[in-house]
Order: sequence, then structure tokens, then C-alpha cells
Amino acid sequence: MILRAGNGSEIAAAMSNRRPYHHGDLRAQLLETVRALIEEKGPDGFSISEASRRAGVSSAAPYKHFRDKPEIMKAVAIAGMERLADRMEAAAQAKPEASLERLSAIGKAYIDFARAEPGIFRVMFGATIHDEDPDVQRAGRRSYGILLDAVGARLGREPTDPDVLMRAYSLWTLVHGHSFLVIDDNMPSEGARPDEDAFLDQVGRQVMDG
Amino acid sequence: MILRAGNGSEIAAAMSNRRPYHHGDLRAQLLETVRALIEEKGPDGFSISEASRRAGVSSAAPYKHFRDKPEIMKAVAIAGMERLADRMEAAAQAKPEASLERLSAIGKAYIDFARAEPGIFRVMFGATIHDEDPDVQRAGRRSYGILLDAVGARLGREPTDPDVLMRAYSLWTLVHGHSFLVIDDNMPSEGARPDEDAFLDQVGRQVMDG
DNA sequence: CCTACAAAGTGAGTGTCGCTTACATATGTA
DNA sequence: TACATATGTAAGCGACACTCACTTTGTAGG
Repeated sequence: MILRAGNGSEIAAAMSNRRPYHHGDLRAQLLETVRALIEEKGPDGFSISEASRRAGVSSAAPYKHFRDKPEIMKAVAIAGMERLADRMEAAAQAKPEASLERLSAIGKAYIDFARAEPGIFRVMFGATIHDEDPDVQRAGRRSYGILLDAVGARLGREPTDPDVLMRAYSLWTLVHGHSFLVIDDNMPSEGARPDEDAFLDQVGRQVMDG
Repeated sequence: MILRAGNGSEIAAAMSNRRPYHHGDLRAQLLETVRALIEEKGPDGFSISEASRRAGVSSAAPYKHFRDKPEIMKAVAIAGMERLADRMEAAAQAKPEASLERLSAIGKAYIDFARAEPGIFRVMFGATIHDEDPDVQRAGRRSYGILLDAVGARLGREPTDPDVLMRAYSLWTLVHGHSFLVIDDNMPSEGARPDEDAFLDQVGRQVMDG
């Protein structure tokens, strides 16, 4: 959470026991509140009104920081994508550079994120709202770049190599598709789904070595 | 669109130039109208009010046929799943039983559906609403069964065989993930995505033969 | 240090929406 | 033909997204 340098007025207000007229950093708190609300009630279940209430401001206040609701969703989605890329990056760097483990660690980080934050994950990918938005696209491409680099390193080729592209994209769709099937578990019934670790392991090998 | 046998009142009303009090088959027309609206404006962009307006009834009429909005979404999702399964089935039966072509035809049918009807595809999978709903799950499992059978036939084993399960699930996640990446194309930029047919072909082989 | 001005808040109001309630009309069956 | 049931309407409630006129606060320049 990004916070501006405090100006002291909040402290003064707290001491005199009333909230300051100016919030301090409403924009950041709104994003965090909306994120939590989406996780609680789903992407469609949250309202700007409720977020305002939780932040302790009037329902008109958010419009000083965001044009409309879709723009809030977009900001939340982009923040999610950054968080996802961070996790992937951390997972990658914890494993040797050209190892298969690095690849599966990246995949696991992706799936873990989807499981931990299914609401935002859906906002990031399942929503119509920000189709073709350049900001969202750029944020998403960062994650893809991490995977491309790892696959390239594993194969000892440039990330732009067509074969690297093909295998990276295969892995991406696998993990992406699996993540979605996990979070709305309306797909294969209990017994009809293979063990997740075995699945990732085997199919990862098939894609990388095949 | 399913229509009940006409009872003649509509015709009589048309001749006397006024609409009949009873609609005829509002439930079916609502589903179709909502389907079209979702495709036009996205899953969140439609309202019961607007669907009612298009159907020429009051905004309270739909509640004689559906409990609430989520139930309409659910019905639309299930109808979509049936349509998807129909397409997959038709595509499968157009190819020899144990052939690889049958598998890729099933996959293509899936992707074609997502591309042709991205709105309902998202309602079917990307929405929080009908999580864990048994009706939706059952409808979804029909599609999965078609794939399981085809993979089983190809490998000459029972659809319940663990290896069949593993490979079928791999193909499913691949195609599912790819479909999502296609419809919100916020992922790999233009040049960074492999050719779709080549991708499906190669990765299909890797999964089936690896 | 004062004074504009910009930034960030408020409160009231508008139109739409989801949904309910009370009531009206059509249909099928005894 | 009468009545139960299915299916429609009209009016209204509370919540929401968003706007507008206004107020409060922080800050930059004379």
C-alpha cells in the first residue's frame, strides 16, 4: 500500500477525537477495501457505496479518484496482476535457473494465487470490462514474460524462439485452465480429476520434453 | 427456440391489433433475450428490466418464471452448456472413433463456441454465481464425458482408467485455458502467441503420445 | 503572512434496477 | 359454468451508480 508522507492532521484529529475532513490516502484505501469486498462477495457483489461506508467517507468521495466503477475494477485488476507477477517472480528465483523445478514453481505460484484470491483472479481474467485495455494488457504481459524467460533458459534458447513460445504458451494455457477449473469447481467431479501435483508434473514434462 | 403449440389467441390478438394478455412462452423468450443481451453487453451489462422491455412484458413478469436474477443466469448457463455439449458431440461423431482427429475436432468445437459466444461462455465458467450448483455441474459433466470417451477410445481403455483421466484432463485444461485467453485477449501480445492450429496439433500429440 | 486556487471532501437529488405486493385476466378441468 | 391455477400488470421500496452545487483543507506565490 502506497502512503503519502503524513501531514499530521490525522493525528491532530485523533487527539481531538474527530476524523479529519481529508482522508489521507483514500485512493489506496478504496482499492484495498474493494479488493477485500470482491473476495468476500464476488466480483459482482460489491458496491461503491459499501466500499465508501467501510472507508468512512461519503458515497460521492470515490468519484474524486476514479471516473466510474469500471475504472475501479480495472485498477483492482491491475494491482492483482502485479501481485501475481511478484509471486511468480519470487517462486522462480527460489529455484535454479534452467531447472524444471523453476517452471513448476512458477505454475504452482499461479495456481496458488488463483486459489487464494479467486475473486480478483476472476476480475483479472473472467471479466468483460477491461477487454483490450492497454494498461491491463501490459500488466498481464509481465507475468507471461517471466514464464517465457524460464522456458527459454530451460531450453537454452532466446525467449523469442518459436519453440520456446509454443511450449511456454502450452504451459500457460494448462495452468490457466486448471486454475479456472479449480476455482469454479463445476467441472470434473471429485473422483474424475487427477491429483494436482502428479498432473502438473507429468504434463509439464510432456510439454517440455515432447 | 422452443415454442409451445400455438393456442390461437396470439393470432386473434394480432388480427384485432392488440397483444394478448398472456405471452405464450415467456420463459423461453426471456432466456433467448437474456442470452442475446449478455452477448451484446456482457454478463454484467444486462438487466431484467431491459429483457422484459424487449419481450414486451412488464418488469415483474419474469418473476413468475424465475425466482431471481441469479436463477436466470443459471438457466442461461445450463442452456449454454447443453449447446456446447451438442457441438462437441456433433464434432466428435464426424470423425473416426479412435482417431486423433476426433480429439482435435472436439477441442476445436470447444474453442469455436467460446469465440462465437464469449458472453455466455463467461457466464458458464467465469461467474461466481452458480458455484457448486448441482444442476450446472451435471450439465458441465456431459461435455467432459464426451472428451473422456474419445480419449478412452483412442487409448483403447476404459474412460475410468487413471491414464485416460490424466490425459483427458490435460487436454481439457489446455483447451479451456486457451479459450479464455482468446476471448479476453489481454494475454500474450499479437506476435507472442503461436499459431492456434499448430499449437493444438502439437500439444495434442504431446499429451496423447507422451 | 495572507490570499488565491486546486484538491478532496459533503449532502442532496436523479434515474435505474432488483424485487415484492396486491390485484387483474386468461386457461384448463371438474 | 365455476373455480383453481397460471400468468400477467401497476405501483412502490430500498439500494445503487453517478452528478451537481457547495464546503473544507492544503499549498504556492506575492
